[in-house]
Amino acid sequence: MCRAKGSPMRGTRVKDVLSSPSSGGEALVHGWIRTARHSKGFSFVEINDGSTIHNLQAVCDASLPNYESAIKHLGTGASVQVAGKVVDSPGKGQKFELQASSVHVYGMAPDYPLQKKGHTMEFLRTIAHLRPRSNTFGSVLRVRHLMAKAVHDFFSREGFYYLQTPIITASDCEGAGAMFRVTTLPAGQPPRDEMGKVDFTQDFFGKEAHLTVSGQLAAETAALALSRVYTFGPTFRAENSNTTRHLAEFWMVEPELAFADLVDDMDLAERFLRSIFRVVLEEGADDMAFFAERIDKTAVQTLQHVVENDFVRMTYTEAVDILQKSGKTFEFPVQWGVDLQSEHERYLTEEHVKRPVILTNYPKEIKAFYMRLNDDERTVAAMDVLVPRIGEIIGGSQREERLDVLERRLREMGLPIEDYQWYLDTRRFGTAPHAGFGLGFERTIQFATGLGNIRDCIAFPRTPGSAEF
RNA sequence: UCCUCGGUAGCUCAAUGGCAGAGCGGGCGGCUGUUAACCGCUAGGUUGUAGGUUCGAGUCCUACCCGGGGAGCCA
Repeated sequence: MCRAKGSPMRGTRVKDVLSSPSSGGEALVHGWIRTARHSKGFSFVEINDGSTIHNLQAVCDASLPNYESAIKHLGTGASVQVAGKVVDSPGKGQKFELQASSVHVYGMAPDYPLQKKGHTMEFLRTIAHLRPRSNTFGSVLRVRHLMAKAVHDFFSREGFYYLQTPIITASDCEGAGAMFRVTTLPAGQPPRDEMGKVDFTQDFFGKEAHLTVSGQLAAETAALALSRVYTFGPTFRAENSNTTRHLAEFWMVEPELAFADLVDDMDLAERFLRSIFRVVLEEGADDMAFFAERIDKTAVQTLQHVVENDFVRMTYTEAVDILQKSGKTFEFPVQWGVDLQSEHERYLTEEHVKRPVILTNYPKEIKAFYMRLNDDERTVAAMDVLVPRIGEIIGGSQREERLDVLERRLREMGLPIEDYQWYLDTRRFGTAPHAGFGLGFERTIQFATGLGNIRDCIAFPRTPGSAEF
């Protein structure tokens, strides 16, 4: 059947029907049945189309022509089109319902694996192709969208330009962990050089290539031209990490701003997080209420608390002091110079300050080469935003803009300076103080929703040993 | 990668070394306003895999596979 150009999208979204100002209108809705209750003379069929967590209850009378042949047999998972009148519901639990005048069944769902009862998140992961139809995952996907939109809105408002950095990188200078190789060489018998090593000059890019672990270095080059840029894209880590907080493929937001120092960076990070959480609370209220009801009772109040209160800022040195004087016995003792363990971060955020905390000025030995060396020559202008339960969701720094210091730091850390010439050029030609940070997008979703496992914060999670679907 | 817990029906889980079960879901029937509807009937199993101990193994032992949680690493 061919429709005229410019004719309206078929039907009304469930969300719009449920938020109608009044009953009385006609509506045509499409969706999937979440639950059906059949009585002798009629059926209640609850329809969800993903536009909201809520279902629209359609009342289907036995006088409908396909009642005996189809409607009576409808169960969870079936897809339908229902036309009817929007009426005030005499029952409890919903304001409006749809008095069906016609029901078209697109597809039945025999042996549908999703039940109307609760499923474990572990089981839902095994049917990742169907879990968008679950309440929890529908809410995750809607909140994820809201947050992505909020990211772009925030930076656009703040004068940042959205930059797309490469996913394939042929330089090995990103140095942020194990990388996935990208190659077209035959896996079994790759060409070898005289030394017997794989000859990457014959590979697709003429050299060894990998998937990006960060867009930061590329973002710096653009920030030193457009002043304020941000990236938002997929990022890959080949670490064998099996935790509730790690993915092999995740999304990262990386703003980079010129003529800025560490305080500007922290101010931006705090403003940014509070802004996107405010959007989730306001525009995702229904989904957040669901998370509070089913996933984490404190989900909404936690976010409100974050939105309404300033983050606590302290230096690494102060944090070490607090931990040492805490009276707590940690599995790993704290001493100045070592990186903080999970238990330390959790004590700081969950017990000591009970809200997000920004730690600054870490020892240079435990941070990356590009972070600006402080005047004490022992610490760098780094900042990590730690939140309760998750730990680090943002890592950032003021960047080292002084050419001589940057070259010295590269040498100290044993990195091949010749590979960084293009990066050093940004300091040779009109260098400028600048700063930036990276936000783990899924970790942020995990924090906002209260979900226990980051694998439930992305549609198709990739983890060691698992790339299904 | 290490530590730890687990794997029984489609799902969630019971079962002292001695007949493999329940609830939900599915199917069939009943019920004129349900809300994870309710009532009755019914089908549904290579107890993760491979060995071993034992008269007898879902249960004990060994190895492996898969999953959860914690740690490391990090965002």
